[in-house]
Amino acid sequence: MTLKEYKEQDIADYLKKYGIKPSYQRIKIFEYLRKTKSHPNVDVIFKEIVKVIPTLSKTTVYNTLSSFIEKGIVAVITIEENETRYDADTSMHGHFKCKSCGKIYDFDINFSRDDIDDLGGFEVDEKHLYFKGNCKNCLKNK
Amino acid sequence: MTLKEYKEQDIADYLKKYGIKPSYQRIKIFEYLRKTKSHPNVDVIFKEIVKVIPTLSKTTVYNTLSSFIEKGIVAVITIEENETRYDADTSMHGHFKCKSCGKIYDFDINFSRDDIDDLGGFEVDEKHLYFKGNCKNCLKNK
DNA sequence: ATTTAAATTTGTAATGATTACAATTTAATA
DNA sequence: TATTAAATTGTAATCATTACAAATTTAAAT
Repeated sequence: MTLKEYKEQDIADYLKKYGIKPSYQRIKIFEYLRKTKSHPNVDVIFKEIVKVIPTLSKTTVYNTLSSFIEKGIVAVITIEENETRYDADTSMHGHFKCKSCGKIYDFDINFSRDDIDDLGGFEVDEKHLYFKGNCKNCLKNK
Repeated sequence: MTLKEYKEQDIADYLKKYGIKPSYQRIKIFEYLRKTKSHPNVDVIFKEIVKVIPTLSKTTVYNTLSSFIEKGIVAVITIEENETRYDADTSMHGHFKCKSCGKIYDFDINFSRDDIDDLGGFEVDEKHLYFKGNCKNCLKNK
């Protein structure tokens, strides 16, 4: 058994654990989301996976992402209008989008403060935080 | 001079201050954004203002909002994909979107903590925070 | 006041991401 | 192997946004 197959088996098990039948397409899409850190959009995901699965349809990418989101193993990033991106890291973290190069960075946050948590009788399921500005690299190149 | 005209004059002055020529359309759109607290989308804004300006075009609403955003007197709210909303309150505050009724609430936040502010050489221009869940009203009605 | 130029508004068409849906293919079960 | 269900695919429809040119309004100049 090769190392590659071994990793795919891990992903298959992970998908099963969350009630998703691990088809080849689903494994490949999730694998890509896990290893990439660029928070890709549907088009980027499609263009990448279609190299491996030439018959892949963009509808499958949409369907697959929908089920991932529904099961809670992928998070949607909506920073810019008309630019939906996806993130396989569902742990609590913030996003920084560089207005110059467009890159999205992750950063750690801590939402433990009571004055943010206490919304007086509201039930909070998701917390999203994102900043916009200019990244280190772009500032350097000016 | 009526009270209504007086308020419109205030808005006209405000727009001028930010380098926007205060046309009737622009005044009405900004006035509506200022008084409403529901963070409306383009369609809602259009449907409301067209009652007063029957010749209004949706393109004008888009153009006007773009210039408001460019000048920094209106903020874009992108919580849901394909649901861009607008807010004339550009002061720092968070948004809570109820998954049940869809309503967006404002809440106060304080971003003074160093561990959130310090992104190590990154220049932060905008900070956005939003939560999702179920609001007080919807929880009560269950 | 009239003319000219610039800015704004308007309407229609184009774009592009997402969704709907039916047909095809694949996988699971008997 | 035959049957059924699930997943994938491709095409068409939808819907928000943008592009763009024509019409209108406003401002400036004469």
